[in-house]
Amino acid sequence: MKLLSRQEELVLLSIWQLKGNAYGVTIREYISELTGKYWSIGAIYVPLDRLWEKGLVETYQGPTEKKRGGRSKRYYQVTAEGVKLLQEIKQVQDVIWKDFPRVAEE
Amino acid sequence: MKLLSRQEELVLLSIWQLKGNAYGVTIREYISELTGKYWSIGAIYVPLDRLWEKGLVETYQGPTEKKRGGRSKRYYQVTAEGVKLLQEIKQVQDVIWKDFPRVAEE
DNA sequence: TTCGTTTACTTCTAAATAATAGAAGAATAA
DNA sequence: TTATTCTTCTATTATTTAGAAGTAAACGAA
Repeated sequence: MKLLSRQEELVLLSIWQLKGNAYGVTIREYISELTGKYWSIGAIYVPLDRLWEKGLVETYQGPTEKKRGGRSKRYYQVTAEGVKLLQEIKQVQDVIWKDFPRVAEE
Repeated sequence: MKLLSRQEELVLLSIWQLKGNAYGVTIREYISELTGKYWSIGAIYVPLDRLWEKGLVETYQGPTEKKRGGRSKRYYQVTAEGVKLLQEIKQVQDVIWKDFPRVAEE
């Protein structure tokens, strides 16, 4: 089995979670919010390219929008192969994290 | 928050799972079995060193054993700081993997 | 009883791969 | 022109990966 790198996994799952609204900026926002830390632009786009090269995501150019800065966006979605790999990874995650204690509630 | 790299996370969690029996060889075996793939020696020991440098694991030299190849082993265990970080990471994992579908049963 | 061999384990390091930062570029409207 | 939103590009640093070399024990043949 081929595992993904830390960033590839985070980006790929974010695309899945964002459904039809996954493009560079929203992916970056989503991951920032989730982790509460700063992520550079490159920290998103570089692994994104690699996911595409590996056939785990597909991409299409969105329409331009009639508003300021309304440049067309490059949307991403997870391919069937991507979903399959995520399922395999989830199985590993479930085992490795099994029994790990939750944070104590206040 | 500081996330761990892919290998650091896998090794740190393996040490936690192996309880008192975590040393280079058993960690490697555990991860191999879990993932079903080959891992080089360095793929374990290098991130292990880094976890120690970061204070996420502590280590002690085990006793020699009265059997062939019974050289003393370098055991590892997760520090309180390590457990705390894993708990934070688990919270991120729980959100990012939320709702992701299980593999269909045969 | 010693010395070469076997076994179990760790240390080290070079090369390949991935993460990170952010400047520059492109496409839109104001 | 300038402002806004978004992407492309690329250099630097960090991490992963492979496996040769090294260490420490017991075994076994002579």
